[in-house]
Amino acid sequence: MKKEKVSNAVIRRLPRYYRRLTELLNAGTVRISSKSLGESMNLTASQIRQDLSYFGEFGQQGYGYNVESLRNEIAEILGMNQGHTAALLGVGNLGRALMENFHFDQSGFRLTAAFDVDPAVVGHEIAGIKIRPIEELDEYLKQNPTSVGILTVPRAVAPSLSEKLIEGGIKGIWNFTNIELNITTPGIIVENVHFSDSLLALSYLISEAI
Amino acid sequence: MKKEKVSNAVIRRLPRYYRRLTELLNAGTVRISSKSLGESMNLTASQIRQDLSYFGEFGQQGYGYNVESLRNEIAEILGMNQGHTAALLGVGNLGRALMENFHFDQSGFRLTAAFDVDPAVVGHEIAGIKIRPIEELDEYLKQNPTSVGILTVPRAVAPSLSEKLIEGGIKGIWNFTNIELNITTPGIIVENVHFSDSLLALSYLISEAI
DNA sequence: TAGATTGTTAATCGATTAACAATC
DNA sequence: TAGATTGTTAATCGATTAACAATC
Repeated sequence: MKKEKVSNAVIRRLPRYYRRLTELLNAGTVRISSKSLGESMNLTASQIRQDLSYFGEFGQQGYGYNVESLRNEIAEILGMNQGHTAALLGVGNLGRALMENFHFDQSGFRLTAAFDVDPAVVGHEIAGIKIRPIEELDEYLKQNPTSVGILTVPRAVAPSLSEKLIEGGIKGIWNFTNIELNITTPGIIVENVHFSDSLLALSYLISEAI
Repeated sequence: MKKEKVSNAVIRRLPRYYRRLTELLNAGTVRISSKSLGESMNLTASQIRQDLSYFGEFGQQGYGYNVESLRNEIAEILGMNQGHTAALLGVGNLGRALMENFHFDQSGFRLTAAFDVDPAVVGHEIAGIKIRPIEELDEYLKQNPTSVGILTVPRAVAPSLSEKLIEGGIKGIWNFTNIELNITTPGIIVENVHFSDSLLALSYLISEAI
């Protein structure tokens, strides 16, 4: 097992491996070679073996990989067994969509709290989570150490809320607002889900693919 | 102007350029050099000039770039002026969130139709769009050529609906379901928004950043 | 055993960065 | 004019692919 810095390209493939292995497991597949895993994911066998080699030796010569155990290894690598928690800020349409439809547990997370400013939603319960007033955020984080803050708020309040989250000791921000959060605190990870960037990339690709 | 294949890395930066230039324009900035644009986006000046050189010569020696005109050039490159249209399939929480909160026009798109199976929502109007029964999809696409289909449906129906979209002549699929659509039709672009991949990458990064 | 397939090292390919002549 | 900054070519860096000895 090497102990090098893992490149972003590799990190972005890990969830895809996990997802594919889950499908294979559900389909009852017991073993798989890097060759056939690669074919099903549009990757080369070399790349898969190279990627996995950053983290350990999970295969067996002449056999390949056991689907279930490789999936478990990748879950461990991804930190899915660390009991991460998440607090959601902004129970608008998107926030509600995540609360009701997104399976946090399938990514190893537990959604533990939700906050909003609107008195009309505060106090209500969605997906078993009571919506708290945003004023309680600081106190909540102090009492309940939380791994990730989810920003599904209007962009105008995103910077100030991300400050509060960081002061409250979160480790990462899952940012759904359409701005670049300029976080300077070292060690804080920001993961952006920029819908418009995604749609614009699609726009480019369909426009040139003529 | 070169006429090479534009790499994916470059394509993914174009929307970020556009977004940053919009911010600069709104802030009243008239001109910017590759150096200062790079500093504000965490890129090197070289990279920015290299990226832009794939598409043309937009700057002026000794001056830099005019913010407004560079933004317009990038909009053009991204296909934002092509009158692209989108039809949304699946008016659940996420679909509704997109319909009500996402500004399609700011990405050069017009949301022209929405479909669902649920009789409880069919016929209702959201964000000025009447929800149609999914049975009308084929006929609608035949009558109204559409650039992009948006999949905000349960994963089980995603493959069959993507087939229908392709038969209906769409050019791209904006896929919010948590599966890899295995599209074989050449020329069809699939752009995935995989929430769980994104959260798992964040999970990895906060887990190792200790 | 023979065939299959791993993990790793070396070779190649592609993307980023540096350098610089051109020129506004 | 002198200084600033471009677009592009060359150099470097990093990621992907190929090759292969090891071995199940």
